[in-house]
Amino acid sequence: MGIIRKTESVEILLNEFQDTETALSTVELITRLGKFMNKTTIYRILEKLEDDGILHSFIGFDGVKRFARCKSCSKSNHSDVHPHFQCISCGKSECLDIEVNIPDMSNREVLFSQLLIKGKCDLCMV
Amino acid sequence: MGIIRKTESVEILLNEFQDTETALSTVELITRLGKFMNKTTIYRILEKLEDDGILHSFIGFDGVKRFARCKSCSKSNHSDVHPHFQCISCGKSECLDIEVNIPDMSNREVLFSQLLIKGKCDLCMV
DNA sequence: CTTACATTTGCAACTAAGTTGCATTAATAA
DNA sequence: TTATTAATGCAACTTAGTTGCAAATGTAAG
Ligand SMILES: [Zn+2]
Ligand SMILES: [Zn+2]
Ligand SMILES: [Zn+2]
Ligand SMILES: [Zn+2]
Repeated sequence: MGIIRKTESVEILLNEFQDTETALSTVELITRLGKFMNKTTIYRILEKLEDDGILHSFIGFDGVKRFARCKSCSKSNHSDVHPHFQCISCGKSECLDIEVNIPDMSNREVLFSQLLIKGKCDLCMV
Repeated sequence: MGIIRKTESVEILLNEFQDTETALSTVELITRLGKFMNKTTIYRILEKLEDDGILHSFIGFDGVKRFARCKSCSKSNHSDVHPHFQCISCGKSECLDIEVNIPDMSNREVLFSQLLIKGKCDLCMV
């Protein structure tokens, strides 16, 4: 079930996702927005925005869920599949606008895949 | 710091990893081996075996850590990089013996990457 | 503008994975 | 056999995420 009412909390949360390439963890969002809304509200809105195809999520190397803005998804069509990058220096994670081709899986049915890359981002590369 | 003494707990745990292709979650291992050893012991031994290059790990779609036997790693050289597959029907996860080529990252330094695939395994494909 | 009502929110309590400190047990080598 | 030190069990803790319910608020009809 997605978003039905445009509440203040929804607006505040969406504001954090202006940058299409940057992914934000639930922990980060709770720290940033904890004074404006309850953490339960944050979790619930994120879930709804994901249902609506406005955000997508992945689990980082630390096991914490991250969210980022979708580019071309809708409630019925979640087509936003791309790799994610996590910088070990600054901690930033981001969507990568590149194509990954999954090798052929002869005896398995592939429904979804995610590539997670760990390294140093452009700013931290020395 | 890896394994120093070959204790009974280490033996029992290693026995679970006979099958090179199958990955086991910490939760599964605690359920299976909880009567033989404490969960703290399980976590600690797994960590050490990973340090030693005997096991490797990844975080599943559910956020739970999974471990599997390495084929050709050592304490100093962790070369076992391959995709992992998680079956949505039977819940089994396994190592895939296939090569993935990460696209060139012009402005980023890639240190590690993991491809996680969700789908139906050979036995569950109908 | 007011009312009605369903959606959303806050709160507190809970679940579950994983960690830590410390006293006790046990593997190893002298 | 004993001394040493790693490994273990236990309980208490941390942290991410969830749930139930009462109170608050957005929305549309009247
Ligand atoms: Zn960085
Ligand atoms: Zn993304
Ligand atoms: Zn299966
Ligand atoms: Zn593997």
